[in-house]
Amino acid sequence: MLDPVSRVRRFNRAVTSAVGALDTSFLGRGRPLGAARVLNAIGHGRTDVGDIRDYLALDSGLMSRLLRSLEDESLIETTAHADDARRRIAKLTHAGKREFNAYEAISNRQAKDFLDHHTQREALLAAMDLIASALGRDVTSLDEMDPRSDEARYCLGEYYAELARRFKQGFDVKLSRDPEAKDMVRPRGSFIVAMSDGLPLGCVGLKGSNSEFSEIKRLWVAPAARGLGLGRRLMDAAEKAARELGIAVLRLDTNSALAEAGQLYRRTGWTEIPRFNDDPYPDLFFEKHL
Amino acid sequence: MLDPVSRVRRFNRAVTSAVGALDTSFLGRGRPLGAARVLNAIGHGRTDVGDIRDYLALDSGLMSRLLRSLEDESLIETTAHADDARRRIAKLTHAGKREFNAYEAISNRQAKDFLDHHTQREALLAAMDLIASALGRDVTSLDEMDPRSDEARYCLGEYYAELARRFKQGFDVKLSRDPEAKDMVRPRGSFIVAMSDGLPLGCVGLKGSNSEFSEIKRLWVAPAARGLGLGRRLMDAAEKAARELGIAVLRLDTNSALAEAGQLYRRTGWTEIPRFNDDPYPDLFFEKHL
DNA sequence: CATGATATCTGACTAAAGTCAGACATATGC
DNA sequence: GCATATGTCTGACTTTAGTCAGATATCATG
Repeated sequence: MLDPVSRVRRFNRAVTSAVGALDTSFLGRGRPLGAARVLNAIGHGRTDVGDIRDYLALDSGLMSRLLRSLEDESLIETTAHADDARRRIAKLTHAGKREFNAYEAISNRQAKDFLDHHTQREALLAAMDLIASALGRDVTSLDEMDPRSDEARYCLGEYYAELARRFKQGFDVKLSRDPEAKDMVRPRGSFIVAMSDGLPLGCVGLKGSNSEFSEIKRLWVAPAARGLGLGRRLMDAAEKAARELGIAVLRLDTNSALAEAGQLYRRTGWTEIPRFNDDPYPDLFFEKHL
Repeated sequence: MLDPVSRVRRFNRAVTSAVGALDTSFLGRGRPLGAARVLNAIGHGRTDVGDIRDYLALDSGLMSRLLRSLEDESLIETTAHADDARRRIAKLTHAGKREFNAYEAISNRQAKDFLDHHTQREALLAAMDLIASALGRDVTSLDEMDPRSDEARYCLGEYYAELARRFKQGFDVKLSRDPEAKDMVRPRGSFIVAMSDGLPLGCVGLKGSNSEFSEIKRLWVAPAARGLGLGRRLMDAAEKAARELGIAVLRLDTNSALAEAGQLYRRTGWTEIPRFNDDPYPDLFFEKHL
């Protein structure tokens, strides 16, 4: 009935009116939308005035006036940046935090209402994650993080859960050669998490060693972000980190049940090699010279 | 990592910026957004000025001025409504159609770019359909249509395809007791299609007869709209139509492979009865007195 | 055909958003 | 240290959006 382009456009119309409804309810707090948006950007942790201006695509004159109006309401305070006195840093005051929380409550309420009015919660959330990841692909950043950070542990938990689902014999981390965290922290190695607007979408570990090769471990991409080339980006980032650390040979192990992973490795210059460890789970082994 | 409300809000942020980008590219045609929106509403077939005003939630004064500005550009012409000279009808001129097409091209291009940049087209489209249907639930209208209309035939095609997928023995319309179209048109019966912003999301047929009962046939809800209560709304509309036509007893047949349907019938006052026809596909039979 | 309801339009506003040139202070590179 | 670049701010605008109180024409009803 509808061609793909029409379906995308139908989606656009539906969300446009939903977005408009949220804007309207923001107006209920008696402040123009522009000022409300700046206040919310600051509340969400954007303190650098230039950063906010870019994010909201505001003219510098307009931005300045919006800051002034928020200051007049005693909702924010601005100070000079410690390293560069030209730049200004904006922070919420107590009253500002209260007001920000009120906006948050409106947004949360709207989101909760949406979920409460639908029975297919999980399907809707999965669809929303997928679309948000697709729309935000170019803003997905790859950040080096400690493998013991919340974000990294979230990714690893999801990774293990997925292996348990996909391996016929299940998966128990303890039976696998679990790399120690310190081997995946500079200067020995690295751990990279793909973050999209606060949601971890994938990870990869580079495990340094004293042997003649280092290893890629724990490559995982969230279901909501598959098909967007994120696995490739993570691998590229891991290889880049390896080069920076002076690593010349990389190896990895995987299981033939993870077909996408095997395909990715073959397509990106990895060659299959014989088993090089006695981990019970993998049955496929690859190597790449940098 | 993220609770459901945060996931909805992440989605909101992602689509807000996407919607903003489209608005910005609309501005590229040198016309304020308000005027562009009115022009597009007319182009999409909304000719009644009051209807457009409601749709875009515009003040009547503002609306009037926007119409005037489009007339000054020779993009539209307005005439009085044939039956009610108070109401005005707006139509695109030649130049207006050209301009409308230019906006369409922008929207289509944006949608196409989005699809072209992602490999998971089908998954994305399915997610978009689901969300658009969920967001637009309250604007899904149930329209009585001829079962031979494009919309009805689309629904029936999808319905048969789904039966073929879900029945172990497949499904062949010719073997089933295909109700004749004229039995599902007033005054004998009715055929109702659920339309959401141009996309048919479901259907149901009320098949009149000369026997002591009439039948409900062809209840179908698009996968993108399941869990939104549409099946129930369709059934309610069919029963309402039956009452209007003076029908006292309704029957229907279904198959136990269609579990959702059976549940719906039981929950809405239908009682199971013995087989009342020799159609090879159904194995469950229901009746309801109105 | 008088009365009240309805649809649109006009005039007279206000508020919000956006633009642009220049001022000013501070940083960076030679 | 000087020229140049950068980040923010101010003043002086224009445009767009939105509001509200009538005016006007038409329709529906008894």
